[in-house]
Amino acid sequence: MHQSATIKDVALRAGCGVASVSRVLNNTGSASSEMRQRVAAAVKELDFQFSEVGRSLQSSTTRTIGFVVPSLANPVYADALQGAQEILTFSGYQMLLICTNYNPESELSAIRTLISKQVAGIVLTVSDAEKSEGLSIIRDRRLPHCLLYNSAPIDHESWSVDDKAAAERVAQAFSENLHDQTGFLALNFYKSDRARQRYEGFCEGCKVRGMKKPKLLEISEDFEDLTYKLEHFLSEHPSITGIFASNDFLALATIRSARKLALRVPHDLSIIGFDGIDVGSMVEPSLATIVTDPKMLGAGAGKTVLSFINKTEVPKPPSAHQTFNFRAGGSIAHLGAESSDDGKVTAFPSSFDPTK
Amino acid sequence: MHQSATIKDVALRAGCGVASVSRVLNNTGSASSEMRQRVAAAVKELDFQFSEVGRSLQSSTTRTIGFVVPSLANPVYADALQGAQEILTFSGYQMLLICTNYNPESELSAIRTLISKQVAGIVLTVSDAEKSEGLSIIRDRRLPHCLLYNSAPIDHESWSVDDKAAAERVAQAFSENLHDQTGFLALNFYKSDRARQRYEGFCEGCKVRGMKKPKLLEISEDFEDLTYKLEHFLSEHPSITGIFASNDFLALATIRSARKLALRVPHDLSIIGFDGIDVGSMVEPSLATIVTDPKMLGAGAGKTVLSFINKTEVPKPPSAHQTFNFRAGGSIAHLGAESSDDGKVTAFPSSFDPTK
DNA sequence: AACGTAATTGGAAACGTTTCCATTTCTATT
DNA sequence: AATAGAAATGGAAACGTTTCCAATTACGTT
Repeated sequence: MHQSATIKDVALRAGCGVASVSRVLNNTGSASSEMRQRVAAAVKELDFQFSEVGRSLQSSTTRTIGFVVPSLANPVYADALQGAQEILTFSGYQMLLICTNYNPESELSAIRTLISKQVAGIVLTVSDAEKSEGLSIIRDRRLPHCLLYNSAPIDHESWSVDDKAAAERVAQAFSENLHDQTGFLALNFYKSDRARQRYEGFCEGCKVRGMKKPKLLEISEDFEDLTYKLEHFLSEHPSITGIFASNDFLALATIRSARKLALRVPHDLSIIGFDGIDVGSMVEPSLATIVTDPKMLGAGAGKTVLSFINKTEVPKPPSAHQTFNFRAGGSIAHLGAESSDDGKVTAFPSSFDPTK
Repeated sequence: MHQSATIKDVALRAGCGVASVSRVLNNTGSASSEMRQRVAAAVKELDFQFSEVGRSLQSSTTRTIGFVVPSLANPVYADALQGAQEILTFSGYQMLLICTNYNPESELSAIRTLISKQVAGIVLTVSDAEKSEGLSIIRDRRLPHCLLYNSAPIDHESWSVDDKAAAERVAQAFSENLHDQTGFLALNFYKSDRARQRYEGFCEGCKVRGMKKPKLLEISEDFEDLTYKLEHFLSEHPSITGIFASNDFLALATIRSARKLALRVPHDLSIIGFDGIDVGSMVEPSLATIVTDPKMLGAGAGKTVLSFINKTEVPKPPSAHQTFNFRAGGSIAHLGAESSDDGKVTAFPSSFDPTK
């Protein structure tokens, strides 16, 4: 076995025209049962399979959905893709995946590539949905598409966490535990409208509750310098009692850094994360965080694109407050009267797991 | 802007034949500078882009590499894909991704799909590389390919962790800490030759060192029943002092379950994981584990396929013992004379992080 | 000015499909 | 037995490219 047989080979073998082969194999048009048999036999003998390329050229569509996400190393996107993939597979579509590696400039070329490959639809996460040039191209071409983890500009569908609302919820949690001065920790703050939205929502939530404006701590690519930066940050703002990290990995890394600085979590410093990765509830103290459902979002975005393609009813994304949940955990302390004692009392016993 | 312009439209606009457009745009053959200008202008006006489908039909190849992996929810594969993706992007290739969701039956159809889409090469993880029908099809068609996380049958390239050697290293670690009776914990044991190889290597390593044969504890899909099963397992085999979990998530979940059963880790039960995910070194106690480098493996497999395609030198995969490292951690206890004291002494201080 | 050579150009075939349309072959009715 | 209508069939065009090849044009020599 070597080169692929084509429909011509099958026709030759079955002693008929290519049109008949096509009709038989696609079950379109009529064919005598004798013809069906001959074709089936030829297909089997030649191990024939249609070339999707030929089909695509003719039908000017592919059974492929393009995906543009920042990275696979971030489990949020990986999980979202997993959710989408399950939907696609079920509908007989494949996934053409391009990662931008958090480089906004490569978004446009990724989208152009997908278009030139004639994908049937696109699911994408961009760095700035309002200004994205790629997104306007998609819109102008009327390509079925859906945003993922971007709040939707007008005329676009999107499945996303409501970052602002979620961040406000974090502010509420800090407020309920009597924190006043907090910090916001982000990686690549300027590269992602998500981080900005979270900061915005957090600030607003703090303001509404009469807390001080959170201080911003931004770190670069690696976690390397976190301990160092955290130390400076805390000595510069000694009144900070809690930190909202823009994702759970950062939060866990912060806990580790705090430990290195001989700070007790949550007694000396409370931490709240974002995303709700599983390990957050396996560690000690368990991580207070915003729990999201990346798989659901990815699946939703996938379904949305498929429904555009099939012209079926477009699924409704969850409303803002259905996109996340606050999960309490041992990493946040209640700063009550007992805050001056030895730290034995925390708002949530460390074994408390509200998800069970 | 609506439908895509074709090369014919460009030719019309530039007042020349399609052949000239093709030549100019591909920089193949000759063309007057005046012609180049006209074509360039037409391309700009029409926002023309080649249809990769048309090109593929003509050239009978695509700039696409197919990937078949069990799941994106497992960060080992997600990270490997991330590594591969970086290589592909650099070489101007795209990634067509199919997940089997740990269902061996879907491997074959995934491979057939990729072939019918005319991918230029395939990177794949199968459930049983020796028996895989899909893999033989790929071989018979002489499709550039490389296995990932499978040990290579003859005639195949592969980038993989040496599971047996790594598992033996785990046995060594238990042995050095004077453990005698251990358990091996796996998820979906029967579905993956990787889990089986790890068990095999572990058993062998224990045998060589005069330890008892490890007891096998297999759990199903979810972690749900882990605590329950662990309790039964330990009461059935009360002499077990350590557990080798076949991945880090399982290991962390085991630590959590142990905690629920009021067992102290590592004092009452030592745990060693596999994979070396980052959070393992962020938690308390830090997780002793086999550290692997999924990104490197994915990148290697990607490079291998590309080198087959480009007929360049095929990169050498790392030798068995370069595919992993043992990382010490607080989750394993030394069962010396002091093992009967209050547990304050552990082999590795919990803040010890050998990777720094 | 005439010629030979090289550079430039466009027509057409080919890649593997689907589908329109015309032709041929049935089947049933008169 | 003739005929109408339905069913079955194959040829050919079209989808968007690349590339071979032949034809045209330009250029440098004599």
